Amino acid sequence: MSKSNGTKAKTGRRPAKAAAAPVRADGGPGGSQVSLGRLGDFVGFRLRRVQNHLSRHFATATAAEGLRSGLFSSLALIEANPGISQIALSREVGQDKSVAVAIVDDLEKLGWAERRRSTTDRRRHALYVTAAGQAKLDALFAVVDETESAVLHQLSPGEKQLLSELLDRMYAAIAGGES
Amino acid sequence: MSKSNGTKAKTGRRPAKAAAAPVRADGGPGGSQVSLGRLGDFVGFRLRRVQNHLSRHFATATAAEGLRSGLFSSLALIEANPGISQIALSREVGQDKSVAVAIVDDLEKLGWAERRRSTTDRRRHALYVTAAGQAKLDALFAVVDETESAVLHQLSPGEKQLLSELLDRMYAAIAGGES
DNA sequence: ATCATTAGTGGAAAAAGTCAACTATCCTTG
DNA sequence: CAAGGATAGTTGACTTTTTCCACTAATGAT
Repeated sequence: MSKSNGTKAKTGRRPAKAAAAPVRADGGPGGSQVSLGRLGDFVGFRLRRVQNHLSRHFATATAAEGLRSGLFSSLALIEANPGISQIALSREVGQDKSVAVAIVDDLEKLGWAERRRSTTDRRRHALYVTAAGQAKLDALFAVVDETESAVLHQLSPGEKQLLSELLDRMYAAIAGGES
Repeated sequence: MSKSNGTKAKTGRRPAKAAAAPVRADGGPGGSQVSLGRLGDFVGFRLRRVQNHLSRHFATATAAEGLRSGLFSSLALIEANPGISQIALSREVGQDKSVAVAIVDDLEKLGWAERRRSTTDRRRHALYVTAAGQAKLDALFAVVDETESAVLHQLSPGEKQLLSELLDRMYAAIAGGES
């Protein structure tokens, strides 16, 4: 996934030809000096930047497992809500129900979760996390924790708390404002 | 694998999150009552929820235009950095350069941006926003503004400011911690 | 029993992301 | 100034994700 360049980090310096534009094309990730313009006025953009990095970091750290996106959060939600139905799960993750089915297929194949026919409603498959799934969840949560810590280390505990609270308030506006 | 559970996992099982708001997932007003469990302990999850809604809302609002993803931010970056090269643009958006080419193709087809051969370096295509592109950007930024306002309305001006600052600090940790 | 509704499933189609060539141009160095 | 390496742009093939839609099975209401 890295650059297909065999030679790297060479950063060939060219003699800075007094460019009229304030744009320097060179520079690695984060080192670019590109203006954000109006984009920088929106929190959504900042949100996206940070979240993008977090999810990418998590994906990289768990790439060896070959987990499909959404699998981790689905497993975590099953753990938090034993016996949840696949449709409720899909609603929660915000994906199509067919995606939830595929994820649960993977989860069963991995032995981390299992379907059990509901006794009261035989249409439903009640979902449960297995012991192996519990163990894996611990490991995955550890990765998330580590990923976040690297970024949240800049914030004081009070600031972390405040950040969570603000985000919750924003989300509450979303969840409550729909019909 | 690695079922060595003799050591106590200190990363798991902390039931208390002490958040100001009860950690409940969405499901709409009075809808499903799904617990988030450990997921609720992480700001990354809250970040994702909110950001997910924002981008989805923006996509819905601009669906009529049939804009490919990344087109808007690319156009905004061209506006903010007149004469930027396609490669610098791709680096900024975090995508492959071939994607940037495709986006600029669309942009030219729509008449919102144009390529001009750089006079100093004839390999490069300097990118500029057209008058029509400016107008479209205004409209698109208005959509973003409206999308955000609906969510940020819950926050006081001071809180918005603080939120941006916290996110910036987090992003600075990301950008500075590499290379 | 009939009909509308919901849970679950599979598969096709569209979109998005990834990779590898290949050309043209530039820069460096001998 | 010629040679070799590096950079900008472009194209096309390919893989992975998302999204949508049809279809079955079970439930509930009339």
